[in-house]
Amino acid sequence: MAGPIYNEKNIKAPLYVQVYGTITGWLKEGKYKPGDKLPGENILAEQLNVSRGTLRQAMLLLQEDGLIMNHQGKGNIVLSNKDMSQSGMEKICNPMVEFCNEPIDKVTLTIGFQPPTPKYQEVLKLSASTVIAIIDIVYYSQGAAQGFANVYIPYDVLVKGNVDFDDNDEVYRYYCELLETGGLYSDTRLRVTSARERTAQVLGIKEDDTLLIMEEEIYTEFDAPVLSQKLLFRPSQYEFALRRKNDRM
Amino acid sequence: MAGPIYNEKNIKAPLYVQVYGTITGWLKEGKYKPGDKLPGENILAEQLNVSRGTLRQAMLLLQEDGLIMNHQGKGNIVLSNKDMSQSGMEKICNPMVEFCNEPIDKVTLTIGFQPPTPKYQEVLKLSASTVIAIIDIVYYSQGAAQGFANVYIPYDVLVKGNVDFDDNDEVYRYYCELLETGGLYSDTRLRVTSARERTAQVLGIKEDDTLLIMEEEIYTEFDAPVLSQKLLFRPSQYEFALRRKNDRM
DNA sequence: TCGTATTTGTACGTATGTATT
DNA sequence: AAATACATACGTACAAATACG
Repeated sequence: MAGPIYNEKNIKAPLYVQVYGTITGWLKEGKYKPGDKLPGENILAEQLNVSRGTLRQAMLLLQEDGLIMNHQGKGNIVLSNKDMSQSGMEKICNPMVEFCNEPIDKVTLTIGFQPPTPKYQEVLKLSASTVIAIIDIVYYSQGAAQGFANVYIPYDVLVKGNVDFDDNDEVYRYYCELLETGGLYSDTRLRVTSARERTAQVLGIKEDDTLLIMEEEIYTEFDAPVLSQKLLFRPSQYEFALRRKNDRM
Repeated sequence: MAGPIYNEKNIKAPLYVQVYGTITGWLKEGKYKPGDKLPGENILAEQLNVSRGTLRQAMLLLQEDGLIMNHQGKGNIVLSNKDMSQSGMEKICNPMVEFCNEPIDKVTLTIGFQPPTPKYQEVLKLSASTVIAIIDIVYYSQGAAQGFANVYIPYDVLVKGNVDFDDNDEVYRYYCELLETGGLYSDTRLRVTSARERTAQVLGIKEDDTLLIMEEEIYTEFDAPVLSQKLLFRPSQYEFALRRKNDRM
C-alpha cells in the first residue's frame, strides 16, 4: 500500500479500513471491472502485507457497500465500480431537499418554545416540565414553496449543539447536521393526506389538495429521542427513491 | 450451551450463529434486560466454551439486529429484548398486502406473455427475442379493490420456478416466494400520480383521483434482474412504514 | 488528578472445514 | 480426484477507550 491513510480527523484509520480504501480505489480506477474476480484472499493479503483476517474485515466492508460479492469456493467477484453510496430513503437525510425535482434554493425558519403536548411527552420521552423547540421550515424553489416541515426538538438536544436560537441559519445548519449524524435510526410513516387551511396557505395550494406527509421520530443508537418531525410535500414535485433489500437467506 | 442448533434444513449452523441464538434466547427470557451490561467478552466466551473471536462474530449479529450496543471500554449494553425483525419498506415484501389498513382477502390474476418492449429490454437486460410474463394482480379487501399491480417477469425466471402458468394460485405463490427470497435488492421509486381510465375502472374510483405509485426493479445479488413491477395504491387505505438508518460515523 | 484495572478493538498466525472448479 | 478459494474456529498479543479508586 501507498502508506497509512488518515481519516478526516487526521487520526490513523485502522488497518482494515486502509485496506478497504485501497481496494475501493482499485475499483474506481478500473483495475478490476464488474464481473472480474479479485485475486484470492491469501494472495491479496500477502500483496498488501496484512493477515488474511484483516483483509477479510476489509472485504466485509466492500460487501456491505455492494461493491463485491463472494461465494465460497468461487472467489470475490466485482459487482460494480460505481459509487454506491447513493442516498435513498433508507438512509436518514432531508427528504425535502433530497427528493425534490427542483433544487431547493431558499428555506425560511420560525422557532418557538413550548412545553410538550402529551403526545410529544410520549414520543420524545419527556416530562411536562421540560421545553421543546418547535421549528417550522418552508422550502422554496424559484420562489414557490415546495414543502413544509414541522420539527420538534427537545431543548436539551438543542443546547448540546450550542446553538444560538436567534440565528435562524445556525439553527437550520444544526438541524441538517443532526440528520447526518452517524448511528441514528428512525421510525417513519409515509402517507397521502389533504392540505388543511394553514398548510394550503403556506404552500400556495387549494385547501383539500392532496399532499404527501412523512411523519417520523429519530433516535440515537441508545434509543434516546433526538427529534420528531412532520414533513408535508407538494406531490407534483417529489419522487422518493429507495433501495429495498433482503439480506440473509 | 444446550447443544448444537440446527437450522431449517437440519444442517448444523456455524458455531457463531449458535452462540447468537443462545444470547438472543437470554434476551427474550429477560435474563438481561434493556440497559443491562452483558458480562465481558472474555467471560462470556469462557462460559459458552468458544473463543473470543467466535463470540465477537455473534456479537456482530446481535448489533446488526439492534439488540445490543457496544462501546470500547464500556461493554456490551442490552438495548432491547423486543423482536426487532419488523418488516418496514426497507425490506423487500409485498407492499400491497403489508401496508394496507384493511386485510387483503382476495387477489385476482391475469397472465399474458409478450416480447419485451424496448423499455423492458433495457431494465430487464433482455433481448427482443425472449419473452416476458405480464401479470396483472388486483388486491381486494371486503369486496373493494385496494390496489393494482403490474408485474413483469422474464420467462427464464418463471421457468426456473417450475410454475404451471395455468394455475393462477401457483403463479401468485411463486411471485410471493420471489419477494421473500434472500439476497435480493431493489431500486424503488415512490410518487403520487392520478388514475387513468383503466386503472380507475379496476379500482372503482373516479378518473384523475390521486393514486400512490411504486415502481421498482428487483435484482439478485449478482445484479441479475428478477422482475420489474408497478404498484398502484388507493391512498386512503395505505400507510407506509419505514426504518431509516445512518450507520457509520 | 493520576494511575490502574477492565473491556472492547485491532492484528497476527495457524489449522481445519466446505464449496467450487 | 485434486487443487483452489472462501468459511469457520482457536489462540495470542497489544492498543485504545473507559471506569474506578
